[in-house]
Amino acid sequence: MFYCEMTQELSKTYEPKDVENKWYSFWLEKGFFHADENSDKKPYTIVIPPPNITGSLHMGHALNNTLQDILIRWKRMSGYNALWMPGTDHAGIATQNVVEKQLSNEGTNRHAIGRDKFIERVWKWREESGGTIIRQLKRLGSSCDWDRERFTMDEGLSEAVKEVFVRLYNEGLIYRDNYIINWCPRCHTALSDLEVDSVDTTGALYHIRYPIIGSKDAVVVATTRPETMLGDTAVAINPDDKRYKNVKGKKLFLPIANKEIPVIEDAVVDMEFGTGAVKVTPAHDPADFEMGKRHNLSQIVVIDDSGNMTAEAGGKYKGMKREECRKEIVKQLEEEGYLIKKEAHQHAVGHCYRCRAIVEPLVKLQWFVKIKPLAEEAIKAVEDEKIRFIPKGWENTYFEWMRNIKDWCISRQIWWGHQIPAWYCCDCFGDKITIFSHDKPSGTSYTALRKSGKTHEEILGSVDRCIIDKSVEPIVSKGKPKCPKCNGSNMIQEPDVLDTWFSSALWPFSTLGWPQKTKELSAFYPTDTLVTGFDIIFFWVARMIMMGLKFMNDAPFKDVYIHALVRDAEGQKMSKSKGNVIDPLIMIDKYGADALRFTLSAMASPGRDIKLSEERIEGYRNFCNKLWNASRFAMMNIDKDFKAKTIDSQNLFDKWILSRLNRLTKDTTEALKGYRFDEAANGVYQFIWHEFCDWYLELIKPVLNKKEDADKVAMTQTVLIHVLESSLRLLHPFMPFITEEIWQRLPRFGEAASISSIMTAPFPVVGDKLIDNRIEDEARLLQDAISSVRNIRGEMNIKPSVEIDVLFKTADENRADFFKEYTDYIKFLTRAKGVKIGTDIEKPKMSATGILKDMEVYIPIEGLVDFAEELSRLQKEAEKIKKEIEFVNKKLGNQDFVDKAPEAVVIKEKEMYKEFAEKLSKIESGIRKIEALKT
RNA sequence: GGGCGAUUAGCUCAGUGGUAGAGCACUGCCUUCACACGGCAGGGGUCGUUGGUUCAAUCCCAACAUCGCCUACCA
Repeated sequence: MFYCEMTQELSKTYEPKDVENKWYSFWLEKGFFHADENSDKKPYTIVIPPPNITGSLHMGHALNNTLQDILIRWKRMSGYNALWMPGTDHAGIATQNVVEKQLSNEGTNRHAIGRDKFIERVWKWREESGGTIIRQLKRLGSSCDWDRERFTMDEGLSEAVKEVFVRLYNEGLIYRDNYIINWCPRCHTALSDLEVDSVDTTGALYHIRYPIIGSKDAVVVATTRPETMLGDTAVAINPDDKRYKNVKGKKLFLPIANKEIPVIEDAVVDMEFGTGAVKVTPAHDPADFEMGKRHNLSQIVVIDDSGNMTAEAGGKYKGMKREECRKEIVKQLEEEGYLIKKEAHQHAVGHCYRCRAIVEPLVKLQWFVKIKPLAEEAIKAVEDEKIRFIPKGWENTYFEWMRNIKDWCISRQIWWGHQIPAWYCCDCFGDKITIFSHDKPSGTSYTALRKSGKTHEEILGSVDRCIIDKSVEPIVSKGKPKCPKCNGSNMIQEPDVLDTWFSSALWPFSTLGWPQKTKELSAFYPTDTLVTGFDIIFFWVARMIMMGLKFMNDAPFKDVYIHALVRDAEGQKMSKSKGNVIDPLIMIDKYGADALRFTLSAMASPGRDIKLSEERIEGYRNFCNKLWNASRFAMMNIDKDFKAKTIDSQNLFDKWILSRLNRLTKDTTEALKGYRFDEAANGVYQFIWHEFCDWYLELIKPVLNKKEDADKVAMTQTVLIHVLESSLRLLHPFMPFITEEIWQRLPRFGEAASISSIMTAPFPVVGDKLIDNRIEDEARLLQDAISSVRNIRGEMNIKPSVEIDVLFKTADENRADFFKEYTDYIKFLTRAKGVKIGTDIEKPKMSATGILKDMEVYIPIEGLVDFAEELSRLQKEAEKIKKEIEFVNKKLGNQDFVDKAPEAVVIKEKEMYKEFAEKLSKIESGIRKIEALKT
């Protein structure tokens, strides 16, 4: 065999850089990531939360994808047909903004180049830059089925979008209406409620006098947005508000605008807030919009699409920015004596989640999904536990939102995205279709343009934006239809595109080929687990559930694992502007992907954010190195012609490590089943470092060095390799690279001989018979004895180079015989020159004493240390024991405890008392002996 | 305003109705033939505060405090 020669080449430290690319390419070449839709194996599917093509890998992605990869690799090794479906999201607004910025740098803009050219530019950008995050996911080791990679703007996925839109429309679940929506005056598009970030802001509450017509009195309204008063059409009071009893039915004078508005009564008005009187601006406030509808108020639009004041706002203010207008209005109110006061006021201000501009509520004709019927099913699916949230607490968040859900505004006034498959007949409704072209931004009706001699195609070619009146009937169809009225084909397609989340809502089935009836779909849908952050439960998870239930008649996944947010070491959200970002790619370069992955999984305890620090990653890099060196040791100690034996070792420590390994296998599997990535990772870490390395490797050194018993050596080597190899397989989902690197160098026997990669090797299965409590207890006795000797050495500063004698006095012969068997081990691990064991051991006059259960340890210290040191050590020990005795005594002295506590607990306490008491008396006798010697 | 979560060793976090655990950091000793990205040993906590339930509370309950997050038509 050749691996022993290779061993010589193993460097003393693990170098991830050399290893990671090599194995990732190997896995790809072998097609190990690919899931076969024709496989008979049980499927296990995860769809990736598609990252934005504009994005680059941050720690959140790193965590999210590490966890998915752990699940997928674990399931794949466990014999499942594991599919991890990857892809990216076209991120409408974000991507459009990126490309628009590019154009702006080139001194042009999308309106100048036109819609078609612009879309071409976006695709071009996508070809060049959209793959960044995918490459980065590969660096992390993600074992996605890249052959199946999808993009939300793919042809197939676009087909799914159209299909869904048409079907929802035909069922009346999509409609087009005028409604007050969130408008971003910078992106120039509508946003859904979710796409608005509320930011707590200290603003001002202005108290303004609105004089009562025919009276000297006035009603004082309180508002944070005085500039909207130009669009006021009423003042509302609560019908129960006694303060305003006398103004009911009166008219008020609206300052500046110089007109009369009515007082209306509406129960929604909060008497406690402000003055209890609210100015009502139906065109610019969601609450006022609703009120306006209830009271038949007109909508006066005073703010335009760019956030500037309109002509309706009045001559002086026309064209002014809304912020500037506010200042001017306040100034004028002050001058004219209408401003009563201005007070500081905390309130939430909506910002565009893509560009941070302050959102303006505007009334616009938009497309909506009637969401209640879909939400009801989605709520039921979680209530009926068809879908499980982990941790369970998130179900409440989900229910809360779903039960108060409002219709979803799905139309966006941008160009990059799925254009809504709705059409309008230009021949029937040409006069109600207003075309805005780049060179004629004021807008002309379609009919007028035709009359001016332009052809239909010429008009469509010049459209920059258009307004289609609400009265124009849309024809919703996947392809361009003919007009059912006039049979004409001069159609104009709805210019708006769909919310990006509309297409990502279909991701679990659209990526598998829906609406085609594909093999993939029947093989892999419904998927098993969705792994994501809580920040997109509403955006994405809830909507996937609704769409999955609606179109597949089945929930899109069974488990939703919600992981934490990754923050910096101070608990701050990582952001570029704060400069506290820990870049996962830099960490991978520095410490290796395995170290980063392991850090994230070990810290992924449920329900708590991860405060990441670089030291932590360094620590797990050290773990990689530890594993590396343990493996080097193993390989150095294997014969060139090593042949594995059948494992039936009679050696205590072999049996011990096998028992521990199997316990670990059981615990790790349980932890993974429960999505306890932290417990799984920590368990493997603990085992490899503190049991396998600290104890087992040390314990077998005396065996391996004693070459005479070849059978024994071969058995130990077999166990050694077996345990190492199994540990590697347990660890592989967490640390794919280093485990493969080591695994490939190990001699393989049995079934493993024919397997070409650890990632296709079976995940260890627990052998319950090998878990042996008695063996573990026996090993523990020896370990405790060895630790006790080492403790004395350490405490008394006996240097490792000084060889000592160790004496064990046991309570009975059995124990003595048992210990005698392991003299060599004890010698080696305590660096002793002689070990004596027996029931009749006399304590040497000048010796240090260690007290164990049913056993005492003596180390002659004559000439090594002075008595004072040993005396103070024993006294310290005695103090400790006394405290414990006091504690137990208090309990046992309590009659209620003895009467009411379970018997087993009482017995345990009594035994403890006995043990402590014995220990104390031994220590005290030791103290007396030393004191006697001193005098 | 409503909801949720957190508060445990210097730091970051596990955890359990029956005398508190890990990693890092810290202290001492050690260049012992896998590993100084290491070994051995050690120090360190009235488990946020106050009540209650219980034989027993860090854990269950209630209030409070501090911090964080989500959500909302307080204009």
